[in-house]
Amino acid sequence: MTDIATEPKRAEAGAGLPLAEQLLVDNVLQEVWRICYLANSFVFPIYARFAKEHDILRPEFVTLFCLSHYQPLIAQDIVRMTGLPKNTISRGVKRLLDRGLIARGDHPDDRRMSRLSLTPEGRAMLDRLMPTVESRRDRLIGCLTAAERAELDRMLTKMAQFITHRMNDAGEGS
Amino acid sequence: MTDIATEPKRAEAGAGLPLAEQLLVDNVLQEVWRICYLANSFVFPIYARFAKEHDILRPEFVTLFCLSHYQPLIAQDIVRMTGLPKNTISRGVKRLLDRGLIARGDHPDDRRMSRLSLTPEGRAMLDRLMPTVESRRDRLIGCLTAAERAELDRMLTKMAQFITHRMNDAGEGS
DNA sequence: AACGTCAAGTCCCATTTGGGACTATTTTGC
DNA sequence: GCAAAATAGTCCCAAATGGGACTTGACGTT
Repeated sequence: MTDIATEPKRAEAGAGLPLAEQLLVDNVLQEVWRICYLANSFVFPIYARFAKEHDILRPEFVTLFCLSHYQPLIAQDIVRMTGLPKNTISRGVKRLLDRGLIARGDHPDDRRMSRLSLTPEGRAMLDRLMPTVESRRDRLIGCLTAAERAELDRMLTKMAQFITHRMNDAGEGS
Repeated sequence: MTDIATEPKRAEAGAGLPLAEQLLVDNVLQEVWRICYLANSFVFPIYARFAKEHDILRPEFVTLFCLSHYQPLIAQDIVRMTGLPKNTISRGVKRLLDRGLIARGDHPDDRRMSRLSLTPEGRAMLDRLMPTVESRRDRLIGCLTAAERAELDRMLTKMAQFITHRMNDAGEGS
């Protein structure tokens, strides 16, 4: 009893209502499609802007972002916090080091790790970046009531924790 | 009155509770961070698997997916439905055509466009792909109650529509 | 103490990606 | 009716991305 539409609806291009919106509202994947669409629509313009205006790419932004919350961190912490591949983070860390936006120090217990932290310049960079993200978030969230927002957040947290702890594979076997 | 933590919390790597989870639950960007994290955690393993097992990349999958809902579509429809760049979709369409998974026909009114539709082979491919996504969705959504799920979906739809219609830029000016 | 196992991080490489320019066609405005 | 603007789609190219192998170091077992 899945909800697969066995026959795609006829759709003359440009005939009726905007098709894009119809698919968004009514498609087989339902909420997960909307979550992905929403996430991409939210972050894509931001990263495009950061790249152009500050030469900061996604791995670099998330690294700065993580470090602004906890310090010091090792690269692997950032990998786990973001879900990005470790070589991607490694590259981002290197670029940030080269630009002096973060600093690296030895870890006392384990010489494989190095402890990363923000420099004042890195902090300043992040202070320049965050308003873009926060104002965009505020505009988006503004379409919800406070109660809705709290409820949404509760569910997202639940799902995010669930997916990290109990869904570390792609699906079931073929 | 933003909620910026002016001082990152001290965090000895590996000292206490899992840092990754702490950041997920408590960070400045709140729900938008969780939405992005959730979306990426959901789709990333799926696309990795599709690439490896079926040589189907994201643009190809979403194209097949859109066509399974409405048919025929022009490439631009898929661009609008997915938010992916048009050259990315163009490439995906070409690869699907080459593999015989979709077919292309002339548009009667406008010779710039071509109407795309699924071939039986494309339909068969999608039938092979969808169970992976749907079972993963079902597992994820399973952590919510039916009422929560309905409420979540309502809010996501609202936000997704909002972002498409009223947020077509990256933020406010610098 | 030597062994195998595992984790952190870096490097190389092939591939994917998206910006921007370009062509062809249609629509708009005067 | 014609020039200008806009739209669909493709192509080129530089850049970002992620898989996988590799190095170094820590650790448990015998």
